[in-house]
Amino acid sequence: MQHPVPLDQRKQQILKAVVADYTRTGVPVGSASLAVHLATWSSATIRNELATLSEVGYLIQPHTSAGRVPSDLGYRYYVDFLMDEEDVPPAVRRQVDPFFTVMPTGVEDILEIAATALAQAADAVSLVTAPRALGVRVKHLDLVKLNDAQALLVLVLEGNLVRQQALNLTSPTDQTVLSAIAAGLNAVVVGLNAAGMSRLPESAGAHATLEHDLLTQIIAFMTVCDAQQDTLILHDGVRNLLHQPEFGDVELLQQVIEVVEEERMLAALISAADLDHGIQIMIGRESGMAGLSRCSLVLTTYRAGAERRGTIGVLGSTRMAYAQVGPRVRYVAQRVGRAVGRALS
Amino acid sequence: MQHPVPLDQRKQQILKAVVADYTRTGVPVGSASLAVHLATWSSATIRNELATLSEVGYLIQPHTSAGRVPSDLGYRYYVDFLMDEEDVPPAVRRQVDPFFTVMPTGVEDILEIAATALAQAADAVSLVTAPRALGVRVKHLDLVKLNDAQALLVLVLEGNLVRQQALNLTSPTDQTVLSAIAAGLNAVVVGLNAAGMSRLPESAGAHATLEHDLLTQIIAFMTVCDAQQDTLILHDGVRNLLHQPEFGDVELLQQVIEVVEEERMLAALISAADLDHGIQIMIGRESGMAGLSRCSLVLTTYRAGAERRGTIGVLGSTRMAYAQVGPRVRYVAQRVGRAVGRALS
DNA sequence: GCTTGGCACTCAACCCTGACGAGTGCTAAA
DNA sequence: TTTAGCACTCGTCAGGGTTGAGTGCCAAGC
Repeated sequence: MQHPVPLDQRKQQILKAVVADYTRTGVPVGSASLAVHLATWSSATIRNELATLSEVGYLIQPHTSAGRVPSDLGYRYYVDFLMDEEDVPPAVRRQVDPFFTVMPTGVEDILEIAATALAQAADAVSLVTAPRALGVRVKHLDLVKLNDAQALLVLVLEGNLVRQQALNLTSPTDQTVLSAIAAGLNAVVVGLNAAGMSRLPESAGAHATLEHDLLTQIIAFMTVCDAQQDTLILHDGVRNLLHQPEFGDVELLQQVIEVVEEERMLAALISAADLDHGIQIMIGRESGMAGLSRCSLVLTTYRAGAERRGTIGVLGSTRMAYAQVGPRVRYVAQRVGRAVGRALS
Repeated sequence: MQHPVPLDQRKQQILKAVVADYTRTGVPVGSASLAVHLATWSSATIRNELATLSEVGYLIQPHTSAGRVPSDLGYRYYVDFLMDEEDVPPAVRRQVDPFFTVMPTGVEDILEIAATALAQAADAVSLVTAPRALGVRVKHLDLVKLNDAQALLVLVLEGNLVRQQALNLTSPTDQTVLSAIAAGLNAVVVGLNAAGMSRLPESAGAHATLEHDLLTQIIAFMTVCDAQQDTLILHDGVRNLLHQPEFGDVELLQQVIEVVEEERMLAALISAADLDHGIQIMIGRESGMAGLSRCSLVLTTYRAGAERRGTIGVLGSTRMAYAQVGPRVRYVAQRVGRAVGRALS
């Protein structure tokens, strides 16, 4: 983002009014309708200001005799300097809160509920990623015999995430032996991540070779879990885009749905976000994704405990009500963080 | 469905040609273009036949000077009596098969892959339900202490379905005690469903009351699992609808996406299907769902082992290539059945 | 009696046109 | 510097004529 062109107070007021009007109506806004709101100046004066705002690139004119529409840059200026965030209205709170009263045990179920709640609250497509950890930690593990060649590993990870995977057995092994090995491992691996497990001393038990062999497979699987953890993205609310006039064009809709259905693309998008400070808003082409040139993203992190955090946010039209959406995303993020924190404890 | 009006051979041939033409082009078909294909008769003769086919309700005329389009009833006649199913072309097989070469252990992961494969193979929205059992059976269970008031139940069910649930502890209990109880339960519950577990004799071990209490909670949870099992529906491929001309109308698209995103509606639809014989095709309004009046469903069952079966199928435009879609759905169903069967064994 | 060529008719789609109006840019006066 | 005024631009909309695909019907032919 380049350094924004500075604007005097009146231009700021006019730009803000254009954004407000356009967000509300979806129709390019002209000097006359602005003059009603900003009664201090005549339409002619406003017209002059609109001309300069267009020149510096904050506004766009769809055609000569049309009103003005904020450009990506215009929205950027608005979001950075002009926007007054609105409180989350009680009606929306009442809509969101019930989702978080009865909470399931698993983090993934919580996230799914969060996606639904946010989609509803922001009237857009919601995106939620799993809380990222520096490495997934084991809480409990178990081994179940499947057949002579395979055993099923059941891993309970922090956050009550449950993962299963078939492990290969070099020789037929009884369930009792597997249970004994599982018990032995449970005594030492709890609280460790993949890296920690690979530093464990060699076992000296009765089934040392088998145990070593299984542990190797478990570490490999945990590494896979780590990687998957980062790419798990839930979404909901594509239907919310459909009733918006800008998506009356099926071409556009198609591009957006393609991005949303393709998880890899979303992952790239979200990992590109810079979430160090509060909330990040990506407007139009800022996302760098061709199909989303007329969409914006509003993302934030949710914190579960001290360091664990995931990403949550929405994808909607560039013409979204940023002043409302930001606070709502934060509101849901806070609820999710609390719920996930409880599940992780 | 009422008894269909019988048609003589020529009318049948003409109806079949209309369906073929319309499916290919998406444009109402007129007597002239039919006369090219059916060179035996002149366009005038065909015109007369088209008129009677319209009278009995197999064809519809969008407006006076337009060609004919098959009605729901016309498609029904076509599907029941005229359609020659086409073999699944090698290109499609080559597209589907890779999905089923590397198979995950869990049934749910398999189903997700199946949904993706089918959506691609049939160029429509795919729908997949979990294999239904008369009651979910336990393969293994484990108890992990969460805190003084709660323990996490981890259930491994047949098909390597893993479920977790927090259970309440009436008094603080050590992990060693929980492990002992889990071991005791594992000795008796393996292979039982919820009903079977409720007929177990009272335990006489050291922690009989606690064990009894936990078992009650476990049975309750399994009953919930049974119910959920029936409503789990995966879908994929909404994007496949977007490039079809009939969905250029956003209204229509909106209705369809609403049904697909709302799992309860899909569940109702699928449970209404009569899948005793091979494949069921629901055309247009036959589904009874208002939003799907211009869509068709092609559903079949997949069998995993002797009695377990789930539903798999597609949702697409009424103007789909039924002769191709049916075999493709069956092809994927067969692959899924095999994969799920392996996971269940 | 069935088939078929011919023909009048219908109607959506397309294009052209002119009226309308929203909105602008420019100019000149306050 | 502001503003009223005015000419100008251009998209939208309604009306009207043309086109062409496709029909229904009739009368002649096999």
